[in-house]
Amino acid sequence: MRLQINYGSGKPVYLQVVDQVKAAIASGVLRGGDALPGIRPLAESLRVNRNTVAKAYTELEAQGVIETLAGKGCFVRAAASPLRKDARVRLLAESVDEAVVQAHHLQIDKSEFVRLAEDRFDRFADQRDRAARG
Amino acid sequence: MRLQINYGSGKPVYLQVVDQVKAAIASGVLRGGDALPGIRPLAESLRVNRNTVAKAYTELEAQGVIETLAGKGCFVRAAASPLRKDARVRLLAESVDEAVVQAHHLQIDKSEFVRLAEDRFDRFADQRDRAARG
Amino acid sequence: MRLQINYGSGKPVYLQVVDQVKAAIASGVLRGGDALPGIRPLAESLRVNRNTVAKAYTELEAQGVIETLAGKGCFVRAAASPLRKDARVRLLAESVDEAVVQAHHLQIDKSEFVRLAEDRFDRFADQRDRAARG
Amino acid sequence: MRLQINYGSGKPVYLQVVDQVKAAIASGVLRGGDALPGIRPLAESLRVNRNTVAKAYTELEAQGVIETLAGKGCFVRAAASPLRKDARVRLLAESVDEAVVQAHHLQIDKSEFVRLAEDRFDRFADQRDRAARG
DNA sequence: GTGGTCTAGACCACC
DNA sequence: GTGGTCTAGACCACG
Repeated sequence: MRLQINYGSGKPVYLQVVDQVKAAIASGVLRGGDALPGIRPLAESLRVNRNTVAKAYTELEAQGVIETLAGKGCFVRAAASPLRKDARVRLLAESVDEAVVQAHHLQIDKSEFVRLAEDRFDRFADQRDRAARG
Repeated sequence: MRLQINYGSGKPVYLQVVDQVKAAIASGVLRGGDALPGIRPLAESLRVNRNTVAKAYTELEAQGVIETLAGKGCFVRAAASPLRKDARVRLLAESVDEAVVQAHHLQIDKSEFVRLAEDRFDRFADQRDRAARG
Repeated sequence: MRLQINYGSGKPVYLQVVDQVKAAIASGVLRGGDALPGIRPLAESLRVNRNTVAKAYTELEAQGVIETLAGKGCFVRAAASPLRKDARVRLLAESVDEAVVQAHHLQIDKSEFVRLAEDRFDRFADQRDRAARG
Repeated sequence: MRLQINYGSGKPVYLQVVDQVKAAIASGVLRGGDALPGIRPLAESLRVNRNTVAKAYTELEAQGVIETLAGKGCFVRAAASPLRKDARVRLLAESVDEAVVQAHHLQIDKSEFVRLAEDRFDRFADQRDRAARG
């Protein structure tokens, strides 16, 4: 897993780690049961403080994405959101709405927007497939 | 335009204003050339400090969404991103990717994801149409 | 309100602040609606970092003892535990058990233990009365 | 003696062992001169690391609750605090004060507080009696 | 001015 | 070795 921190983007470093770990899971680089990089080694490679990585992992655990065993390490949970389907769709709709608003401001029409949604979804799915076979 | 501030959401008030103005434009409630509410009246109706609204408008101007005419007020710019199409698509792809990652963590499959993308886009488009005719 | 920090007691500073604020409320030095000392002034007088006091106040708010209004200050809540009576008694029993265990190790018999319980309760109640009249 | 470790309570495991041993003595399960379980068997039955149990015993010895005879094992000391009575009462008063403060925040009045103090003391005394006769 | 967040260093608990 | 906590400095959001 290759994380890339963008200092000076305004986005907190720990949130960048959170999002990239979630993206790594969505793209199959990390799968259920896999161990995440240790806090100290990762902090060293990213050139940030140990606590910054620890905060990211704490947030990921709070979101139910990983589970941590003190003294053992942190592991990707075999995903299973405890929410009901309609609640999950509602959450996703908020995320999609943000993209829709941006599409309008970037003057992208519906056909192109939907095509982009399909393309990007496929891109992640393909990576997962490749990782599963690899 | 009806803005709704959610205290206790963690999200800064001025950013809530920014996002809701952008959403209002995307949904046709505000169109190119329209005047935004004055800073003082809006601050009063939202029960927030004038500085907070001023900061939101400053941010919107920095993003090229509105323009301020000293002594006249703030107006929605006749949208026209100065970026080339491929750059605009690339920006939107980042936003779509976030939704795709969340879809995976919320266990939403491709067909449902694409359907949601269409639905939400239509929802905004319909509102624009209605506003244009209204 | 006079807070006294005991460095080198092993007990975290922020917890000492939490307990002393709660004791101040129990003894009537602080009453419902009263404003707590501001974070920065208190930190200065205790010679600790601002964040240490902030953490104590955060914990007090989590316990429902105070409520904080950003930009305004922190205030003592008009106490009202949301728990049912039996739950409250159970919580208190744990605290009492600790005292009972220590009583045995300090070779204090029942009559003296109960007398101490009455005396210390009266002591706090008297202080509350004096503060209410004062 | 039956110890129960509560992972996820935030309280360090070794301190849970310390407190439960002291409670076992207060409740008569362990009496002066009794041998404590060996470090290795206890660690195995609790499923914790031997170092953790060793640390708990070291702490108990530092508090004067038990004594270690190299090669023989650990034994409960025939309790006899070396402190003068007023010093012992002062120590206990601190513990009682904590309970009093909590009683106020839990809205428990004096009569109930004193009743609880008697009840919990009796509970431990009864257990001691039963253990002595058993 | 208020409280809140992010990053960090030092230290602790546990395996 | 692992993760977790406490304290701290600098900066941000808000009134």
